[in-house]
Amino acid sequence: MEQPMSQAIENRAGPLAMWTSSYYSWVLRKSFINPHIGKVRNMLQKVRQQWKDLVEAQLASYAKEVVGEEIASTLVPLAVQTPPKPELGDIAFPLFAYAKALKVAPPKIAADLKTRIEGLADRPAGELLLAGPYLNVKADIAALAADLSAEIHEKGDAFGSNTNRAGTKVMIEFSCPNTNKPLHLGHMRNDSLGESVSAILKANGADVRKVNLVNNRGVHICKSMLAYQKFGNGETPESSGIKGDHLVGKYYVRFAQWEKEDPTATEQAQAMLKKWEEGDPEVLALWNTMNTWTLDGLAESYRKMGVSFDAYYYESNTYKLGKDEVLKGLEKGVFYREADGSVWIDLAEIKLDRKVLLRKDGTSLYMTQDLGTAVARHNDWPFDSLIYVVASEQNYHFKVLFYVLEKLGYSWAKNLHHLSYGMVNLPDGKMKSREGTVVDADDLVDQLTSLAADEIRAKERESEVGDVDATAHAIALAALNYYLLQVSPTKDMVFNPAESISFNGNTGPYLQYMGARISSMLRKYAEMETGYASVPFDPALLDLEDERELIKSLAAYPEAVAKAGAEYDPSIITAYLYDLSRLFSRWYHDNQILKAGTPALVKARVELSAMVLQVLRNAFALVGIPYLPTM
RNA sequence: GCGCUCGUAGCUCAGCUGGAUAGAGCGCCGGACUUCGAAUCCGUAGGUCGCAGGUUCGAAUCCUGCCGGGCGCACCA
Repeated sequence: MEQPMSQAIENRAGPLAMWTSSYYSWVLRKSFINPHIGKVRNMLQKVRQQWKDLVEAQLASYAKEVVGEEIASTLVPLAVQTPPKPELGDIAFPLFAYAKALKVAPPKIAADLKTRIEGLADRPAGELLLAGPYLNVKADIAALAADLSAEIHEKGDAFGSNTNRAGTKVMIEFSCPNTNKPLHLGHMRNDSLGESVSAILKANGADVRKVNLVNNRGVHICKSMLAYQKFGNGETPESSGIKGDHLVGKYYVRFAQWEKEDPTATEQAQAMLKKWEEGDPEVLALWNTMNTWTLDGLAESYRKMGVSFDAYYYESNTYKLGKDEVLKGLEKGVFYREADGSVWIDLAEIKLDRKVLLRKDGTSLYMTQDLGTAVARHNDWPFDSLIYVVASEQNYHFKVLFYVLEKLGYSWAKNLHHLSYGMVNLPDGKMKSREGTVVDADDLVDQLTSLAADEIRAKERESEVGDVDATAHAIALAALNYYLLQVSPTKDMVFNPAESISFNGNTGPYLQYMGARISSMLRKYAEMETGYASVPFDPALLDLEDERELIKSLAAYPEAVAKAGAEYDPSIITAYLYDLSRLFSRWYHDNQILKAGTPALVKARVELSAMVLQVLRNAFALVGIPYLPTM
């Protein structure tokens, strides 16, 4: 049966489109959350906790008074929430849940608690507000701002980082390209996720090792080799001026054409694979040459995309691995052998059928290789956990892989995680190589870079920006990474080319622009007459509603980092960034900073702006947005 | 068929360990640049949160069923 190119064997970035996560990965994700999370509290959480403890204690004694006996232990724990609108306060305690037990209407409970707490001599700074069935607290933001300022100055680039995963070694596998064609949009989501999650885990204290598993062998690789042999006429990247990966990709496509004319094409490719496995010098030489072309091309693409790895693994070295593991399992009795010699595992325990682990001729399969590769990697670098960034169509594969490793008795098997992500579709549907709708990674970056350069020229900012190309490239990366990371990983997403090239609205360049504006303003401040150095920072002056919101948002950044780390989800950071930027943008638009009324006010607002810039930069680093002082 | 997964405004997405009128961006319409960068800001219109039940004082959020989309169910990778 004819196999369309789009369904040909694909690498781990998935076919041209990729999919979505499963209950399984959810379970793993949950179980994988580091137990230390929760011990580290940021300032905002501290304030919330203080108030919660206080309100909870008062609620208990109030309940005792009303009911006439001790019932605190029967009450549901107090919920802490954030009011939907700033004017309602900063912390909210809904009291619905206590109406039944106390036989008192929630608004009255709220009012009574307010009176009690206000009667206390010793209570945290802040103001209590009544809002129907809610008891709300308007926190002491000035104190928060003072703490925040001190901490951001002290920690700088490290502000927001935590030690949740300190002392743990995390290996993360991503990208995993085939060496028969260039990178496309599907890889880009994979690469963005891999890079971002790596940065996020580092910010959570982990020792991270990024690895790439290059799929450089197999019948699909032989296809491009064969087509090149037949139609290549000795063409090289140098002679043709075509980037190596694109040149090899050209022959992969050429094979597909030829295959339609010559029904023996696939057979010939298989024969070539056999020769490769036998070590045929001529085949190996061609394989080496073409692989080098592709790998050189891919290296350039990675550089262009800001992607890098600490180690490369090649399937040509690993494809035979795993056989020993399967035989070990057979001895242990966790696997069984069929009459024909093939080895299987029974998956009834995880409510699946059964899976073959070794062919009847004793050779390895995809699963076998992955078993061996995991063990080999743990020997290379004894990780505490290993994350596979692989499209969700392989959910089943990883579910089985992790189960098998656990059955083999590896203690680290329970810390394997499949970071499963959904496919990237185009507005018209899936990308299909046959229909030429594949979005090429190099083209996309180049196109975005050139559009950004046009924009810089249109705004006549060339001289201020200096290196237009470098700046345009940084803008392109921001646009791409942000676009790809703002969607929750598990979901399929639509890549709209027209939208992706927009630099306005909820985009990476918008965020960069906020950074550039603050940076520009701070440069002006530095040039202003001296004298501000002696003006003390008075956080009490930051009492506008927008300022309170900004301060709370800044204080919430460490929480976002911890959550993104616990859930392997960069979209938490992108959402945070947009929220912070929008707050800043509005405040900046409505208020003067450098020309504020008094030196003390200038100082306070400059300080707030500087804090925003620092946090923006820290968050940028986690989601692949280059910081630009000017753009 | 079985399994997994997704279904929120015209489009792209947030919100989902249950809570106060469901939020953004794009697009539409209308405002704001002699003033710290307008790649900006503000406003109007636009929603039976796929449908139906259930649990609950309270459901976009949890449970069940159904409908619709995607993916997977190879001795391929």
